[in-house]
Amino acid sequence: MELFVGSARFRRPSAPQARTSGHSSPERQASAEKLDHILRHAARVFSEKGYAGASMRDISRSSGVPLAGLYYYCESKQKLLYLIQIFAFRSILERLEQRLAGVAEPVEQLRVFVQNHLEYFLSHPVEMKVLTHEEKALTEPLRRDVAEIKRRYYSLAREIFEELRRSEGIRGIQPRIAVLSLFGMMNWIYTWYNPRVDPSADRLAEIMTGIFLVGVCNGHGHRIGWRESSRGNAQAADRLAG
Amino acid sequence: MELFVGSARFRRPSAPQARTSGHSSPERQASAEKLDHILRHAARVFSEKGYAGASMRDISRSSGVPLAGLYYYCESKQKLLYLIQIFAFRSILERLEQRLAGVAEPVEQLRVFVQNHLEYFLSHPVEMKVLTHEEKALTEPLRRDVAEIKRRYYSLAREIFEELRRSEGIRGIQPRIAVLSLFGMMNWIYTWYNPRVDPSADRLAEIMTGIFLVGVCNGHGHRIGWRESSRGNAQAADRLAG
DNA sequence: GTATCGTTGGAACGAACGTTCGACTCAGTA
DNA sequence: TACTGAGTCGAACGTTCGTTCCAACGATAC
Repeated sequence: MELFVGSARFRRPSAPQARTSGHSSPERQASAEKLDHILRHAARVFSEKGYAGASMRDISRSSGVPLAGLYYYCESKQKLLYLIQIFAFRSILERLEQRLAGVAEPVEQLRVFVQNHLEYFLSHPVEMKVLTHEEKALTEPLRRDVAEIKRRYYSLAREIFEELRRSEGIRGIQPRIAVLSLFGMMNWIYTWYNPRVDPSADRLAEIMTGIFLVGVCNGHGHRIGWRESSRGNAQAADRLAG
Repeated sequence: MELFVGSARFRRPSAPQARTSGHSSPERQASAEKLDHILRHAARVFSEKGYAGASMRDISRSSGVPLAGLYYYCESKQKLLYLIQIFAFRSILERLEQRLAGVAEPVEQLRVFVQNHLEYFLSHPVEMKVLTHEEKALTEPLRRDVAEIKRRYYSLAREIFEELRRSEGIRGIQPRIAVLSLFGMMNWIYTWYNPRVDPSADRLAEIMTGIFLVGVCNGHGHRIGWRESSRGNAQAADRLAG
């Protein structure tokens, strides 16, 4: 988790980063790393007990940071949840925009979207569970911020699908339903995924992209079919099961 | 909600149903209806605030039953959640078994399964949200019971799919992943469904069955295709687009 | 040495939690 | 008439909650 980039912006005014003169960089970094440490443990506790069921004392125990220390680095329990959600979402969006940069074809864009989502989902299961499971736990001032990012993320997926719809001549299925069904497949994973039994993120992304593309497009349009691999690497070809 | 059939079995030993002699039927029924009343409101409160975030006082306020009264009809907060989940699951399974009785064809069985699931889901949104969102909230003695029913429900879906797989000659997709993806599509609905904007349960069931069947089968097997209309009636035959 | 700083430990705050208690009503029985 | 027991409910139980406060700490700066 590389949360601490920019995290100082979110701390209370009285927190250490307010000190702008004198020694700065090493302390600032140590301080930011400690907030990261707290957020990591908080995310784990929230994911295990739920936001309401988790206490600040639980987070204190889990992280080793004393109760008063938690409030020194983050002003409230709400803000902890807020930071976890905001940083996770930003991280996903940032990676996604990078990966999407050179991709023009809608079908490929969708693959990249699913790939990115699942890769983040499975490599940060704790944060993602908090993100998807604790949607309503924030109260209004903070909630709006997270909802705004989420809306942007959904819009991006929907735009990709609309483009795909045009280019493939798909008809008869509402984009809203199609995209939300796709999100359902992906976001439900946290309830069942078992790394010892289930396919890797890459493979899972291929499978779900396949189900979605064929399911949504083949009913009323071209045959898109299955293809394997995505990332442009060398072994791409031999993963083709046919 | 028709919960109170058999609900007496779940009450504490000292509860009113222990009285077996003298006057019986009207009081018993009134008592059971009151438990139903409480469960209905409890389900709503749990679905709005989450199990951990909801207090017995919230449920008392919502239902109009005084705090101590709640404990007269149900021994604990845990048991409230337990009863809500158990009754909802039983209800779904019961209807499903009825509807599945006369259906032999795997494709049609899958349609019935999805239809049944979504119909219950959308007509009992509160209970279903509690069922899907509060999976981990129960502690061990009660949790096992609910998990057992859930396992049976999942197994049923999986058996239908395995049968479908054989009859349609589908290969290359793991049944576990396929079925859990389908559950993802369906169970995610509670996060976005808006009855003023979105299709009815019937229509939604058709759409999702379509995405799933085409997506999972057409990649590696026969073409099944889309179809319109639903409920098990005379037009059943022409629904098979084949 | 001393003043200053970020940080800690621990006690404490009022509020809210799940649950229990006991006094009460009131219809049915003997 | 006296008694019984299901049903009701306000008040309180002990605990835990999020949060605050503050005296003390070790390190750095003058």
